[in-house]
Amino acid sequence: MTYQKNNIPNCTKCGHKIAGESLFCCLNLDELEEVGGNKRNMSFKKGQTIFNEGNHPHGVYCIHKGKVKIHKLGGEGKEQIVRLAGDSNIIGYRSILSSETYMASATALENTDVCFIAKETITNLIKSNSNFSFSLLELLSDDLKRAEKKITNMAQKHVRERIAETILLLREAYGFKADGVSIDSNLTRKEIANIAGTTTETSIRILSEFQKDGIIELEGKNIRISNLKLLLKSANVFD
Amino acid sequence: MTYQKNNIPNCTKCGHKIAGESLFCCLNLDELEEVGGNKRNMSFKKGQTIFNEGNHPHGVYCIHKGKVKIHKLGGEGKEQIVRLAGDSNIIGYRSILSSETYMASATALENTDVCFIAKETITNLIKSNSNFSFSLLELLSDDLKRAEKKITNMAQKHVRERIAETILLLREAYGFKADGVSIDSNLTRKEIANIAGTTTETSIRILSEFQKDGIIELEGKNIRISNLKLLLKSANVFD
DNA sequence: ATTGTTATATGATTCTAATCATTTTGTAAA
DNA sequence: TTTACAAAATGATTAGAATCATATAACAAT
Repeated sequence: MTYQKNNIPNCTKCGHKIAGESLFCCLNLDELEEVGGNKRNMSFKKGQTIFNEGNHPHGVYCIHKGKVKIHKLGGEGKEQIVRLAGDSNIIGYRSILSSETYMASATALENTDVCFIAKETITNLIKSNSNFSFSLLELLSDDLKRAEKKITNMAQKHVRERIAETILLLREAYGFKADGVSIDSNLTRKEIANIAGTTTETSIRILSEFQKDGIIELEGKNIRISNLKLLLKSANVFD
Repeated sequence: MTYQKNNIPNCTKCGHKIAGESLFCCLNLDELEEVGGNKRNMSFKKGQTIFNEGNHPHGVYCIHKGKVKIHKLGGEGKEQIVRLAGDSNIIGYRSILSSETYMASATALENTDVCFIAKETITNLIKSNSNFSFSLLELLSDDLKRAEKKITNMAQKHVRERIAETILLLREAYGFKADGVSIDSNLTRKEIANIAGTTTETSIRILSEFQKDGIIELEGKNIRISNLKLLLKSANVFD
């Protein structure tokens, strides 16, 4: 049994349309009821930790509204941001699939509302609904593809190219603000560096360079793309 | 229904004990029969391509005996090795789960025997056996964990540490030869560089350094670990 | 408003690793 | 065995980015 696009059932507890989110789009009404009845609403203020590297996972988090960074600690205690998540993304699923502690932390980049869905609910869905399994497999597959692409970039590209790619990643993950050109994120230069794999100073310098070159415009944490073609060229991406 | 450890059924077509391989360990006899009946044996000589980045996938490959590198092309045409696979590993599953072309190529590092299992067989198993889905999810999850760890290392570690890590990776992936200290792989210095994300010259130099420092012994492509403790220290790994 | 703290900016210097150049060794083919 | 080609080794030079050092701006807390 399925549902009409214009009649997506609301979650019984909070009213968020979880069915609209990619991972849950294949559930039938009973299953939606089950998920909806068991989820828990949570809110995190900017800077708060949603889950922590090394801790034991008890479920997944669906981001209803907000922005989250997934980050790991490197050898010298330096942060590496490995993924960015936003509205309707699901985080924390990797760790519940292998029976391990979180391999990364999740921190809210702005005030963020999430729904917590217990591990058992997810494993029950995998057992009962193979379409759900397919969705999860696709999600992981896509993450892995991106990760292996990033490994290649980290290994072969210069910092300038990686910073350009980071701007493109931000655009892809969070899109634009109302003006249609400002990227809808407010990361610090340090966080941009921690995505691109460089130092804060270098990220500051290269962002200024991009501004001088007419590629972007900076205003505090706001980044406007003024010449996408040049930005793509700077990132050295063709695909 | 399950089977006894000492009575793993052989594949009907080739006699390889596919049931002994992690991914297929949860299948019942009927399913094993189904998989066994539909798989195809293939052999690849050293240097031959098993599948190619950009091509359409039609199934997965189980490595019965041999060694395979999974590699991507970077911007300037430079190879980046993203994974290593050996006996009883399965390759090519990522691309059939998202409906995409291969994002990497697979090349035999030595003469390699594989079983090809068609996409339909895999998707049928996902549909019918949730334990199989769990196995696949675990596999992907583990790959993703490693990939994100590698991103962090590429971003934060020096080449010397990355080369040390590469030696440890080879040990993990392929183990030791009969002598118990020589790593059972015969990668070129260039391939080692393409795993570690550096140039051939640098990988040569650093391997020599390690030898001078009494960490490893080199003899052609053979690498013996003479001081594991120092090697671990050079890699700067604690976990 | 004042203070403390974090983020941004920029210059100077150092260092790691890439690049370039050449030689030697090893290996496969004729 | 000779020839050819790829792999390994090593030195010299350059370039990219990290590190170190301050200065200023933005922001939060009291």
